[in-house]
Amino acid sequence: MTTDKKHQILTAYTGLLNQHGLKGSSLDALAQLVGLSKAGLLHHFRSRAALDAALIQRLRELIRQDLELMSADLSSAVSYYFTSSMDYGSELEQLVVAVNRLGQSGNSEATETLRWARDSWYEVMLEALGDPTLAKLALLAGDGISYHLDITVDKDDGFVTEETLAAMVKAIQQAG
Amino acid sequence: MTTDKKHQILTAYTGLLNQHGLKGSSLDALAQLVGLSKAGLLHHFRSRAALDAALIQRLRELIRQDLELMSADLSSAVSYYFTSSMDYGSELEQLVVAVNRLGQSGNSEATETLRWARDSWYEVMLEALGDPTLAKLALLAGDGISYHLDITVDKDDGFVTEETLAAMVKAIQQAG
DNA sequence: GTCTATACGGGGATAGAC
DNA sequence: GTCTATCCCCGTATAGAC
Repeated sequence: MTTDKKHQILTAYTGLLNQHGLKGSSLDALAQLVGLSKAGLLHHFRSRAALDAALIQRLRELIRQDLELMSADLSSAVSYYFTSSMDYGSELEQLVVAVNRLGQSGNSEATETLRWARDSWYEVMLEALGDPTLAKLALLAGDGISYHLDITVDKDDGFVTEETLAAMVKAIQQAG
Repeated sequence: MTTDKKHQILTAYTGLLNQHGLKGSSLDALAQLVGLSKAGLLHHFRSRAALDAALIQRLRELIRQDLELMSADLSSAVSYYFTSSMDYGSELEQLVVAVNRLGQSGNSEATETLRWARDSWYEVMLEALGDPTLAKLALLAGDGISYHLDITVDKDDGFVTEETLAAMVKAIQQAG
């Protein structure tokens, strides 16, 4: 039990938002998930707003790390971005979805963070591909993959496989 | 005032879901938007579940129409799909987003409908492009455009312009 | 068809004991 | 740090008058 309690709560909250959306992510439900009462939970985060803010900050951290990784090897940047987008179980991908849910319900800090993320990823894509059209195409396709996770029950209905992914990367790189 | 009241309510509900998500789309808010009391609203739709079901049915209708249009001219199918995805003001695009919100909160009929839509659009894409990889790339990029509407405040922050769109269509068609 | 009034449960948050 | 108890608001739905 070396895990910090706050981190544990944020992880559980992320999972709730992914599976049930904002409406299904009540403090009651979250408290139960981490084995606390509602008041016990609110001891760690003063309010729901504080919880949301912390989640968004956590996402910003992970994105900064991700940008470094992606920039480190530009030749595999596209492949990396696609693969990451499909890695729905990763903390980063789950956080993106979770924060997206907050944005959809009117949290402007959430939408601003996601816009910043998009612009940052695009910069790397542009460096990697050298062409704005292809860079945007790659970015949008990756985001389309994330979007598709919304509509599949078991998160893997075979529409996009790893082979599909590899073939798409090849198609984009050859178009350059 | 030839517009049917039920249709008017569904349109307003769609707008609410787009702008404020499910949590912000209460019956109170909807009733106020269409100039009714809550009870008056519930006279037209027995419950929230009935409202959701009607919304999903409306989407299915519009998708069927859209598939016919798209299939009618395969040479412009990709361009048509991209342009439609960016036409955030259209009833179809708004409904897709609205029903997506329902799916995110656990409505399985919503996710099933969206999956059916994806598969149907993919069929046409495949016919139009003749290659599974390019067809999926095109479909995902179009969906990425929809996804991006989530994170832009004024729905048009210049990341994807009509010129970008046209250039992407060209890139995909040349790759074939 | 539309209203007011009301019942009922759930969600966020605080007080105070342990 | 965590609990129980409580408060108040909001959301869904129904009853019954007009």
